[in-house]
Amino acid sequence: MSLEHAILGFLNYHPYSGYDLKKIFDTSIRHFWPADQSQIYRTLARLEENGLAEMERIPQEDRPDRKVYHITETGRAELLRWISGPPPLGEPRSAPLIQVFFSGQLSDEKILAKFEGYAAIMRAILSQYDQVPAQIGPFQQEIPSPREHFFWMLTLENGLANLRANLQWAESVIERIKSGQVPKE
Amino acid sequence: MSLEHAILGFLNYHPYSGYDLKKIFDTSIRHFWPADQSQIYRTLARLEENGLAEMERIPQEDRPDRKVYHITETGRAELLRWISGPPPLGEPRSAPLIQVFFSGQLSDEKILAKFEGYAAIMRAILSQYDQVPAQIGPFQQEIPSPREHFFWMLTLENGLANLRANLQWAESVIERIKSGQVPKE
DNA sequence: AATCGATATATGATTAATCATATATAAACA
DNA sequence: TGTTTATATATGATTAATCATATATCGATT
Repeated sequence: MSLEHAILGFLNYHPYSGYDLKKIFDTSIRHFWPADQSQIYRTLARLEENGLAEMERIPQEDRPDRKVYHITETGRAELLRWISGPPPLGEPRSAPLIQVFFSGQLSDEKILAKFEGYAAIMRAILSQYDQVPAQIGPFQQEIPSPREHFFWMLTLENGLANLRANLQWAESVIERIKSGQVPKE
Repeated sequence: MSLEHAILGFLNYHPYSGYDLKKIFDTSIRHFWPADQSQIYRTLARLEENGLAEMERIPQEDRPDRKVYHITETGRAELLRWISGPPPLGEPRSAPLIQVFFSGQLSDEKILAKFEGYAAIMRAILSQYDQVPAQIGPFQQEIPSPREHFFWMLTLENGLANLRANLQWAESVIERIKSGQVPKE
């Protein structure tokens, strides 16, 4: 359901094709909701079936017609209903924490390497975040009013806050490993 | 794949039935990897098919036989291989952030209510975390050696760190809304 | 000359996870 | 007396998401 509403959110700004939407996703909300190309197309078809969007076929020569989707009044109402509603919390899932849970099986050196690798990944992702705002460029005219831009930045802030929390956690674990605070048995 | 390895991790401590494992999941790693009962049973069957676990049928009267699963040498090797390997990072997914991204559509009052609701949920979950260590009771003899307990606590710490980061983020947004820092258009 | 990337949509196959429901009995509880 | 809880496993149906692949053409690069 989340992808449906994310697409409705963008169609509420402007009519787009599936191809457009894939690029928009990759340059805006990818950091908290990546979307597969095939899933976008299928979801657009479902939105049309359910009367939340309408398709306009734009003929082209030498390549497939563009199918541009417009949000309907029903779609706009559904979008607002959903945004106003309670936060759609999903179950938390972190496969790396499964590794951590069972890491007692490993030697202290391997555990240290594991957490240093984890910290390195967090730092690498953190450094990518700096570049994200620059990527919005291509869509600057269509999407972000100052108000919209504010909320977009809040999602980046949230991602950064979580990354920093994870990095600090990993660093504190590294310190404890180095100072011999991991029980031997 | 993650569930397979989590189950292998527990079977490596001790042989268990699917019924046992469901209770163990719910009192230990539920906060970062919840598992459905039916999925546990199907995954156990697959572990056996693949030679990573062996099933021992324990007859009972008046109720279904227990099917207790023992990890095999292959299973133990696979578990160690996986734990030693790179962190299995998944794509981040946060449906609440989709709401945030499109919240510019709402009035400032509704936005304030939304973030206050979000902060309230974070606080409620935080208070639940205090009780988690008490729930391990029933399995104290079988699972946690001091070393294992240390890593189990690390997963709790990580969950807490992320919750606090999210709560602080929500609180900082609330302050900005109250002090009129949200652009009007 | 051949490959690659951009434009554009589409479908088949598979996986992981969820939800609902089924069977069967005993003990405890209201 | 009837309901719930605990014990124990199992399957069918569905959803969301991923992966692979197909079609078709142009322009740019190697």
